Amino acid sequence: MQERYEPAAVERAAQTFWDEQRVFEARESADAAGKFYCLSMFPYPSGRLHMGHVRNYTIGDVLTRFHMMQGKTVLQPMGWDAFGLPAENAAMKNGVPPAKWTRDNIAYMKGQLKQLGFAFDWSREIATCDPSYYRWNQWLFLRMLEKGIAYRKTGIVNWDPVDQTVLANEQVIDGRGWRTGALVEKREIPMYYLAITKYADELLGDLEQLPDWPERVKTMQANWIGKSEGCEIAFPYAPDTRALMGHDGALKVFTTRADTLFGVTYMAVAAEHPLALAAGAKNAELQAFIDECRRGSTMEADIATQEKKGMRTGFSVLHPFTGKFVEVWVANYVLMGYGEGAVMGVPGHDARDYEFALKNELPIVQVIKSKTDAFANLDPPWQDAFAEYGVTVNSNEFNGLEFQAAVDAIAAALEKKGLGKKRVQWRLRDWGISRQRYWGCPVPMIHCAKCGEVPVPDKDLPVVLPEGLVPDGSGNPLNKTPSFYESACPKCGAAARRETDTMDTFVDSSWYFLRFTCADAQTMVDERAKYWMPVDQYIGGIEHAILHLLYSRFWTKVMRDLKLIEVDEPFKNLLTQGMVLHHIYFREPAPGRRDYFNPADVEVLLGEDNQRKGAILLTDNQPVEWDGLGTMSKSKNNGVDPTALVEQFGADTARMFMMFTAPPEQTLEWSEEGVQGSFRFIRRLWKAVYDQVNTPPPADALAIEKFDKSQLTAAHKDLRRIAHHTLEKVTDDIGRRRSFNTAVASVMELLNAVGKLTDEGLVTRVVKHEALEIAVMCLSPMIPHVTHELWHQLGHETALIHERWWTPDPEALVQDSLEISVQVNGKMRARVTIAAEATQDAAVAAALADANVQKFVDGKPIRKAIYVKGKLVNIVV
RNA sequence: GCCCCGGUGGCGGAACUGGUAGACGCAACGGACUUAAAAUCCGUCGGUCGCAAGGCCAUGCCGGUUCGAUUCCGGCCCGGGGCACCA
Repeated sequence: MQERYEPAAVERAAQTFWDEQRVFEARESADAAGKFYCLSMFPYPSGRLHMGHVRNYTIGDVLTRFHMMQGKTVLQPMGWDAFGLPAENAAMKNGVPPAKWTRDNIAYMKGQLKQLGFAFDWSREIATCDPSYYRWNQWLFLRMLEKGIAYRKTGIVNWDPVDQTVLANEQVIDGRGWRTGALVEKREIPMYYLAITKYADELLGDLEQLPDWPERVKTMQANWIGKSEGCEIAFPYAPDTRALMGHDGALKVFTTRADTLFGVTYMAVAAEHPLALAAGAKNAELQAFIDECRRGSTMEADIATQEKKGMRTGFSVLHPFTGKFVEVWVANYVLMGYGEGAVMGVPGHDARDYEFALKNELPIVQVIKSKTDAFANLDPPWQDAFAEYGVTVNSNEFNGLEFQAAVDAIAAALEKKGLGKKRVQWRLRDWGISRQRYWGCPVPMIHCAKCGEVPVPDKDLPVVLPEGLVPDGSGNPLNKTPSFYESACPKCGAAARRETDTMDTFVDSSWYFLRFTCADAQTMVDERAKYWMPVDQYIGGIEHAILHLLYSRFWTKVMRDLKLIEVDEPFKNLLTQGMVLHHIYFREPAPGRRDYFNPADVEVLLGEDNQRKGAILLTDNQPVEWDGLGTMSKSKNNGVDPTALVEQFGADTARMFMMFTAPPEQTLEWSEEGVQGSFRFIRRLWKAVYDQVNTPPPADALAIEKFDKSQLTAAHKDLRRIAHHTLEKVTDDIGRRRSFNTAVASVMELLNAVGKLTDEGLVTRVVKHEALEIAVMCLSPMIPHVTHELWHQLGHETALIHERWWTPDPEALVQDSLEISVQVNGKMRARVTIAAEATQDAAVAAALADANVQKFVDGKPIRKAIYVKGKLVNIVV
């Protein structure tokens, strides 16, 4: 064995072995110890791997290798989320077609993944931009159309009036188009939608079937779906409104607070509401306000933070009970997409309505009083709305009722009048999948002047996206490509126009995990999906906690209802990994302009107290500003290239750093010193094995079964106990807790313990050998290359990846006595050693025998003594 | 604005079900080895008082529950993720 650890050679040899033996090609098999489908979110092929990918895929790889060694058949596939906006942006910048840019990136990034030694089954690789994949997007879309799940309606998009193009939210900066700087407008266009709301109830209810999902993700999903039980209430048009609208209608609202109905002092509708539009047509000033509301972005965050503005329409509706006139306003905080696009304004009992009423000098009426009288009287000037539940007042026949009783009574009375009823409102909206973009999956529809919208027949699938086009920023190039859009109506044969919108890329990623189970199937999926599904472990960024996961769950349920698969939920266990952060350094050469410097080129200056004092740029020794920690990004120039890292330290060091530095769910701060520390540790491990096998007697003559346990000294027993305890802990940390950082830490402790046993007796060498084998095995999921080599060096013929994971020797774990802590009145006062089997009385007696404990008991009577077995005694005096 | 999460030494973190706060690592400091440097090895390392034994303070802030709170509850401050066309 060579004394020096050289990662490049070790990693090449291990990777060659895995490749040649096809170790990671998954085989469906009935006789294994079960199956394990381990999936990491597939990457967008942006050009190069970033550290977030390395972290994500290392976590998946650790679990994959661990479960393989448990004797399961394991599937860990990899592919490419290959459609999307960045390819079009790159095309505009470089003049290269998105297809070429994307495929080049895939080739490069695949090389990077291989370099990191991930146990992927590359025989199942898929790219969503391949027609063999996306044809099934189209096929399933047609099935959804048949079932009424896919349908067409208008939706609002960001419109750049200069480039004459639809903008993504990302392309809207401060309400202006990113390229033109023009004020963005909202525009209504026809789009295809998927009726995810039909599954709202099930998507919410089935969260309970997911005990192995993080609670926070389930909470976020539940809030996103947003089930509200409330009332629909109709406010009949007053005569003027009736004349305006031309019929005897009513303004409908949805509210969860029907108990506050008598506190309504105004109504507010969205700018896109029919009543607003009709009123605006007769009033130039109002029309100008509506136009203003329709400028700006469509993003909810922008809408919610903008100044709340409103204007009178001049029209009124009638209160369903009192018949009083209520003025209708147009307000920019009312969303057309939620509920009815209209709300009743109750300033006394809603914070937002309160703010609006103050600003517009609208009356505020109290109709709820606090049960505890804390807010009994809301005489003006009020400090705030009283938004809590209470008892109705000033509500005619409904006075004196608590929340639920008031809602029940009011809803019943409304229903009798035909002016409302109880109903459930979901926050969740149907999923608009149409994108006015080129680099995506074509929507398989044809528009015929005579027959209307006609689905492309199954036999004509896939509708293939022409790959040579280069977008120029002014709309979808498919609209300028007659060979694509010129078509014939499948029904009547007349000339017709093919749909040029493509699908949201979330469609592609909503079922890729199913295709991985049978990547070469001639149908969308085949029976292999039944073998592998559900995914046993899904790993990805917390930023996907809502949309991607919700869409995938929805898509899975649709496919289940089409009898294509059998599972209700796609992902059994979910791990949401944190982001990778690094320091941000910049200079501001001119106001508003910032030049960012890579942390690798910056030196941090420490003060005498070891605190960071400042930083300088190494090239000119001049100070740079520190902007804290942020996610690694191109724009902040704080990324670290995985390939450079692997070349310098090896893949194992990169993986080790990722696993040891932070728990997987938390953010991870990059640290050059931390990387070096990881490298140092691997080198120490290498050296320990080297010393073991290069000191006579030769290591391969030692077999753990042969040694005589009666020869073990206390020190030997201690090391064996530590070794087997480490094995037990690592098994639990990886298998159950997914706490990789503590697993690594415990192996470090084991290695420290091995180093402390310095005598060269035969028994010591045998015990150390076993301890090193355990250390190597425990680390192998994290640092597979070096452990592959060290396992052989420790005398094993079988490759480590083919070894069955060991179970701890119960005999080694036995402990005769243990140290417990002693508290007096909850304060730590001493530590005493007791027999492992000691009773409470014995433990308390041992505690009281301690001098320091006596000092604090000080002769006072003992009121109570608490013994927590094997841990502590608390004496209460 | 709304939803979710987090805050522990100089730093990353540990403490798993309410039971020894600071495992493990990084940085720093002291020492050994070396012509020297690097590497390696040994030691110290939350604050404070004390010669020591040991005491007191300390897990963002304020309050509560408990024999006992980093952990549970209420209120606040700060940081991060998501908000439907970035993926």
